Amino acid sequence: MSTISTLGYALLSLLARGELSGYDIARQMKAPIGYFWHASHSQIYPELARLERDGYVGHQVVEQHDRPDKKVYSLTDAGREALRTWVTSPLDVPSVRDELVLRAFSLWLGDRREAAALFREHERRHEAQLEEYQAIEAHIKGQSARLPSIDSPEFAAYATLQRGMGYERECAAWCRWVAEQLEGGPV
Amino acid sequence: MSTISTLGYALLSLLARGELSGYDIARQMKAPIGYFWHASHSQIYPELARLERDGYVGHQVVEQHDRPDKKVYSLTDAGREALRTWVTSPLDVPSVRDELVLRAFSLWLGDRREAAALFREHERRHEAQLEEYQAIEAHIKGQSARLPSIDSPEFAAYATLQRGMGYERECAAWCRWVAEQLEGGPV
DNA sequence: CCTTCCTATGAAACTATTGACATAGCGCCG
DNA sequence: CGGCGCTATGTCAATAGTTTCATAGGAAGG
Repeated sequence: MSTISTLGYALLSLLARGELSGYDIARQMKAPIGYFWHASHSQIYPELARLERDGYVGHQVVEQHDRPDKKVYSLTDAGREALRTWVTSPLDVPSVRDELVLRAFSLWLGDRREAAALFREHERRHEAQLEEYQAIEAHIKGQSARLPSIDSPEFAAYATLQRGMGYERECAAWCRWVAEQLEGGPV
Repeated sequence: MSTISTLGYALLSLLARGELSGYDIARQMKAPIGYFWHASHSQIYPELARLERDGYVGHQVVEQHDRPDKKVYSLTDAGREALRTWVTSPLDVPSVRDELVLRAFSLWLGDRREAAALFREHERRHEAQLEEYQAIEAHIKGQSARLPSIDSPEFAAYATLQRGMGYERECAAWCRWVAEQLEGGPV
């Protein structure tokens, strides 16, 4: 069986938690997994077809009356095994791409007020995202006092959530710092 | 003049600080700017040609004796102006792609010890990167007690460095937290 | 009735990125 | 002298990802 792309593993990760249609997966790509690996339906449908061709997933057509029929995909044993192996296989530290940081590198060229406004705007957006994550965390903690078991999908989702919160907090703090420098500096 | 890709702006950002050959740019793509926007020479050479075709950069051939001749590129007025405008233009918050977080989402499937080892390894790498950044920061602070002026390229580079440190610190902390959960949990 | 939105799947064109291939002269080490 | 690595510039194929187009039926609202 041929190699699976990272996107492929992202799809398997979702299917490991239950059957989903391509459309469902596209929606799940908004939260929480989509915050760290986004894909649109035009990428998802062909990828599902490839995974099926290679034996990692199967599907059955579910007829619906008030809406179009759908194909519901589920993991095969091979798919689950491939996913399990992938989780702990060696991985290079990824190279990051962040256009805002790239812009900061040319900060000395632009208008200072406009730059400050841009960074304040991004600070605001990262804080809004952080608050969204915190609401999810509050919801999880409201259900049980302790963390979910390490072997559970719930813990795994909680771990990604923690990363999301740390990431947004860091982004917001940096944006704030840059904006303060731009606003408070000498004229 | 046609639109410039983000990579194009990355090249302009470097050329705004001084003339460079394509080969020089490829080397600069290792640090510090490359930590937030990497590109290899196979992408850089065609992009430089496109920027020149569109009038944002120009080049002159510099003959060398003990090594191959090179093309040294520099910004045109149009290039500098395009870069200046770009810095403060509206920007969407980028969608993040991080395979390690994606793997965390399927953590419950894999072997716990192997997973812990993977996260400890990444913790180590992020801390090593952090130390590298801190060494650069120490070097900057050693040159002068105060921060460089906000209008200087040095401050801009320092701002990206700050982001780099925050990013690595956050990654390392999260990896450590995940590893601790995996190591300390019930058998 | 008309428009808009949602569900649902897919193809096609375009852009971005990576990795391998290609060339070529110089210096260094064994 | 032979191979390796560095400087230096490029092309090409493959993969990955985004955007747009296409289709189609039901629901909801004006």
